Amino acid sequence: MTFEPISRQSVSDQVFGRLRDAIVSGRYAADEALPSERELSATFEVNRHAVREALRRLQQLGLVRVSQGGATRVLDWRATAGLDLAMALVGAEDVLPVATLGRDVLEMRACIGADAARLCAERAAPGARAAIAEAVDRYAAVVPDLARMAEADLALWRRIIEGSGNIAYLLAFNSLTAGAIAVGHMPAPRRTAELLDVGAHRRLSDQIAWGDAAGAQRTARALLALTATGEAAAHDRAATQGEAGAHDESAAP
Amino acid sequence: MTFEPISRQSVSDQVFGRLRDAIVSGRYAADEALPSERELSATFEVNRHAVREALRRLQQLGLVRVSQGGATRVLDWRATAGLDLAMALVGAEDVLPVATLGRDVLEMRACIGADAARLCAERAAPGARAAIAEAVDRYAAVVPDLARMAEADLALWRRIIEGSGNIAYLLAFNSLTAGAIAVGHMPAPRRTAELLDVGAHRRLSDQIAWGDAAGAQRTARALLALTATGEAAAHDRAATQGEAGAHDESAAP
DNA sequence: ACCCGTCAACTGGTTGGACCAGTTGACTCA
DNA sequence: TGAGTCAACTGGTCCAACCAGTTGACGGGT
Repeated sequence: MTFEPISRQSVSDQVFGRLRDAIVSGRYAADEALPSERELSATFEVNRHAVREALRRLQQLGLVRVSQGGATRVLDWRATAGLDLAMALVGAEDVLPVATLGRDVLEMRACIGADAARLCAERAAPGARAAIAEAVDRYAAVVPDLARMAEADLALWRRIIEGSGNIAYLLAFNSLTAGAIAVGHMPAPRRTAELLDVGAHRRLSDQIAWGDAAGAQRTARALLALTATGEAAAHDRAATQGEAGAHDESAAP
Repeated sequence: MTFEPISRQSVSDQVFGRLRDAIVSGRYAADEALPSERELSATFEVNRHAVREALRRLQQLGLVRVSQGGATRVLDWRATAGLDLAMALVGAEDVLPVATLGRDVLEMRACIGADAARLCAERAAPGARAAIAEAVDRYAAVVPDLARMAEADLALWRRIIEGSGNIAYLLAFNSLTAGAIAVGHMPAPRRTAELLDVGAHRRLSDQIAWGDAAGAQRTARALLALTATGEAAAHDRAATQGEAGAHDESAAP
């Protein structure tokens, strides 16, 4: 049992969190006006500057639209927010209106991972291919320890995506892993099937080294589908249960 | 010729932009300390609060790490920034250290679009399928006007991604389109091949309506590859020319 | 000579208040 | 009835002060 560092949230962090949750959970309709900064600062009993800093962050996330003179209005986050919102949703404690977020993240990981493997086999620099082989070795070296394997696996995939030379994939990967939803920090037992398949990992690395784009894509797809489709199936099983959000997948046997 | 609205940048917006560009362009090494808030406010000749608001946005983007008492340090954005950074890079005027961003965005669009089409055919609600058919009709109705076709095409893909039910795809799509790099606002002539293929669009819609997941994926992949691989080829042709950034692709014949 | 506690000089965090600059809508006058 | 006006909002900016952590140099102890 390890202790996690105590998070010291500043005032504006807390205001940010509350407003974010309120918006994402749908408490404000799209295009509805948020209370004025002065009003919010009175409500939260903080200074107006703290509120303003929080609003800036919400603006950066694509959740609100501010205009001098006019009111600050809530945006439809499904239409305007970027992938970083997934990163921010980690801290959201109340039930999200999106029960499928865990599945969705895994699907995206599978999709991007497979294409990155393809591109990597196709055009990665020799150094990048060597780095991938090394990463596989490090992964295989910790083989009994699931937690460390998960960590090494993540590092390996980062190498592969870096090798693909696609910045967009890399940034998306950051978004998905920083919001450690389901992929990293919360490894459902289902993920062990993928994690334990050392042979497939090694094959993938070899195919990339060899330049076999189609093979690497196929291997990566099969490997990632182990977790992604499992999650999708689990979601189908628990479909339309309302409370079964993306957060309590760990209860599975 | 239409006039675009004049952007009224606030002071903190400008500070944000400058710091963002400075960081992304590599003027600060990773883990290097940014000047203190007081110093920055003196340099830019603005109030410290304006600097703070800008720093908050940088923090939200994953570009800096702030800690009370300690200095604000620059992060390695390739390791910590999310996909929203692509959105923010639109405003960056100086040459980016990433010459392939346009190609990368198109590759990601192709990858996600194809998978979304698959999922959409597999599990979209009847209403969503109907909405896609309608979107194709609207697209086909403006067929000679390339600008309006591009707009309708974007709306169609949004419908498809919404139909896939994958929130992560939807958010990523927002990130990619909001940063209108190459995909939307700046349609390279190469894109016309994809845009003009009305038949493929219609076929895609039909396959989704019919529930033909594999077919929809194949059609979408082929359609999106028209632009994506063209861009990749163009990048290969202009490889290692330094100045040939993602911004001036429109000069191609 | 070396180690370690102390403390001043940083850093960011927070507050209050004042004023500027746009937007909005009600209200007035032609 | 219509257009213009203006007061009452909204967010944007600034100043000044103080609180709360971090850092590193300095000096006294061993």
